[in-house]
Amino acid sequence: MNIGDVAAASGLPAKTIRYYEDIGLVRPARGQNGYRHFRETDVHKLAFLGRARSLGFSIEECRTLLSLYEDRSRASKDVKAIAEEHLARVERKIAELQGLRATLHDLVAHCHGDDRPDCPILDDLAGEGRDA
Amino acid sequence: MNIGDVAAASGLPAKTIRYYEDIGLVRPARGQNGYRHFRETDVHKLAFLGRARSLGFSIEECRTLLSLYEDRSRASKDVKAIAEEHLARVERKIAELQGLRATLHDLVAHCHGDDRPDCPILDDLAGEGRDA
DNA sequence: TTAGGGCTTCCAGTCACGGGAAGGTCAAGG
DNA sequence: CCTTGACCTTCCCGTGACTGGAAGCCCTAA
Repeated sequence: MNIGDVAAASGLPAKTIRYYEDIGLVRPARGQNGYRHFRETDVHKLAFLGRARSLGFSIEECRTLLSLYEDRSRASKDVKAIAEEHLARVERKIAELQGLRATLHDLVAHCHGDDRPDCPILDDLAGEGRDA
Repeated sequence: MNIGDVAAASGLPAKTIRYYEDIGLVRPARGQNGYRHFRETDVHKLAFLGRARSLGFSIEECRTLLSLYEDRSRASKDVKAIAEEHLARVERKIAELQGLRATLHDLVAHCHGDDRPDCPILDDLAGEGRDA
């Protein structure tokens, strides 16, 4: 399979697949014309990477997950540890964004949003009524 | 005030302040020795930017907010529109992350996490039992 | 033979800075 | 007067994970 076919099959853009080769995540063979030639295992790997990336794992985590995936003697706890760490990161991010949401919601709620210049949002950003 | 004092006063790193000058968010005066010289209004602006950035507004949004802040004839609805757009973005991101969290939570819950190689997390990433 | 699509590499840009080098400046102490 | 050390300056590279685009080769069909 050429890169275009693999892109269609895996859902990853050809650019991304080339990038993954650059950083050593996949090592497709090369034809005599210089074209990359992908086998089933390559396509499988790329689908794995696409799924892992869509779950928010970093490239380096994906690299580790892939190596664990290919290691028949791996321990599942090693995989679980990575997933738990990522889960914790996602939860921290959610909490952070929920704090932002609350603040933004308050600001928006208190701004009348008409043609007059008086604006509690700008007042807050300028530090008025908060700590200054 | 020199940049170090402003950094201490505003909470922004000196590097960030220089960057903000580079992209035209602040225009401090210069002393004869080439040092930046910040006035009260500059410090005020930087504090405004720091607060806006901490709320997750992009640099370009900050630029717009700052210009609205300095425009005595602004309409508060223009500010509110920016804040609402940002709020919507934050909410979309939260929803996305909550989806991720649910999936990751399930994966982690189903993995026994011991020394054996059998791992539902890797099985999922490889597409087994999901759609392949 | 030509037209088109697909493939290749390489370079630049994204966003909002941070790290670090090389060198000028300033205030205090000896 | 000189040195020391903290501060300031500019400049360039690196971050993460790609994306866009240019220049040019390859392959197939009409």
